[in-house]
Amino acid sequence: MHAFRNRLAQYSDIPDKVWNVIQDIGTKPGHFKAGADIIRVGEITDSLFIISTGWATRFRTLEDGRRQIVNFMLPGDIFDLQALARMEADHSVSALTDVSILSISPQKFIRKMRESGEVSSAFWWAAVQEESILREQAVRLGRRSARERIGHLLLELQRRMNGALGSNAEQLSLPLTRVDLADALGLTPVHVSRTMSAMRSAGLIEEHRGLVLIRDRQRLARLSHFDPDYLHLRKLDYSRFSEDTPDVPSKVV
Amino acid sequence: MHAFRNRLAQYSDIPDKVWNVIQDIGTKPGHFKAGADIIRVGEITDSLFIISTGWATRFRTLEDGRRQIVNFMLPGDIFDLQALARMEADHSVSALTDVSILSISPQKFIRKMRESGEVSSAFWWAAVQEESILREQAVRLGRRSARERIGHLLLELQRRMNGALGSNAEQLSLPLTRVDLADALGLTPVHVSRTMSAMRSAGLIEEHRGLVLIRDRQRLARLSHFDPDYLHLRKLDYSRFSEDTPDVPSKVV
DNA sequence: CGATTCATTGATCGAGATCAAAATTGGTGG
DNA sequence: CCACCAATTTTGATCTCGATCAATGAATCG
Repeated sequence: MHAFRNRLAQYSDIPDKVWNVIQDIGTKPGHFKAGADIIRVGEITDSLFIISTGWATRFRTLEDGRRQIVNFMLPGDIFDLQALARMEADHSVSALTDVSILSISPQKFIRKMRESGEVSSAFWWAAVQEESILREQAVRLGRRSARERIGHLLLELQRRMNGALGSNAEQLSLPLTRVDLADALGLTPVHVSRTMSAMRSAGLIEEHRGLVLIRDRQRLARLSHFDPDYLHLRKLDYSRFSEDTPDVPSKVV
Repeated sequence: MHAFRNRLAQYSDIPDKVWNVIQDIGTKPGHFKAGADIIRVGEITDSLFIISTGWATRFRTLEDGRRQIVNFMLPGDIFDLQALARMEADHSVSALTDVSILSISPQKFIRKMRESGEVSSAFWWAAVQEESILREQAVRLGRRSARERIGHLLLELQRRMNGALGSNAEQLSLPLTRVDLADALGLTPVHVSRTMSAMRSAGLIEEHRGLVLIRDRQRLARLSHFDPDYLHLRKLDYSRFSEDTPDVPSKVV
């Protein structure tokens, strides 16, 4: 339930201390049903949110109905630092699953940031990571093939979920339809389906209900050119947990 | 020469005051030749930059040479607020033209931010705008056709350049090759060339050397679904300056 | 179980990629 | 001012990845 604490542990040596300060700010719990809007275009949001459970998505809808998912928000993710600027949202955020959140008042948040350098650098790290993920999304959309996009996104989400859960699993609970994936990856649902079938046949992944199992991380990472540096995680040594040694030992794949 | 001041004027009523504070922080001028690296992957940058003249670009290069330009940095743009986190760059920034910059020490910057609410909200606005532009880039790459991408980017750049120069011109000095455009738009240079030829024949734009003239803003905006809300500019009434009335009068196209 | 949503499969199409060559443009130095 | 060279843009011919259209097959859920 302390997804944010877990995430911080990927970066800071003192996640508990920071986490205590956060709680001390005074957070208000909230809940959104799957499908509900969390932030609507054109509205001004006047609080920050930390997701404690569930998935949300940030997207833009074009006039003719096309939709582009800009990123996924997982447990432990914080948004919108934008809210501090009291500007109208130019995009929407909505709940993909049932989502529970903690909301924080911007005023209190800013005060705490000023008081503690450790806290503010933790948040700054989170903001930088988020922007980095967004840049990688642009690269994925602009310069990768369908198969690369899917593999790359799966590996990213798995990494991020492990970070949020404090786990180290090869499997990922993925509450996304082919339409969601397509809208995130700039593809059609039909093509996502076909490509993922091929990936299953190739022994790269397995799927059971909403569970995705990464069967061959090495190969999947290679073929999708996944390099997790952009997540700015401290080097968790994944190789310790896997049978085969990576071909580039110095780098964690 | 005060591109940053001009940009602020799009947002704040007191650009001069903010600008004075910036200068007061102590900025150090610098210069990069066209093609030079400003930030290299893997390095930690320890200062902030404001571009005063010239264009720079932020991009990622994949192992096999594919390149994706993530965004363009124009006069008045500030980067990298990331530098405050002292994290390794996961992408590169390099000068497209000769670029002159002002660099600011992060420590001094943070101190000033704390001292003045007006200054910090001005910078916050700039950061939010930048992120917004990045999101729009993702939408462009994921869900728009080649013609829409090109039209949309041209209109964005024109708007941003006008903001930086404090001007209101229908023409844009565009120091980009077809390869640059292709790398920004997720296309091939060949296709960019063909599509732009078609746009010229259609009377949408004109090109002379590095100058692009927007011939038919209305039509170009409509066909590329350009809606400048994401730039979070205060509503500059462009319709005052154009002959024909927009079909949606309330919105500035 | 029916009914609705979601995933898969098949057939065909088309926007943009690729490969290759020709035409412009822009320096640079004589 | 002109001739030459390198970089850039354009044009042409062809191919391919992913889109589109349409139908069938699971799941999931009252």
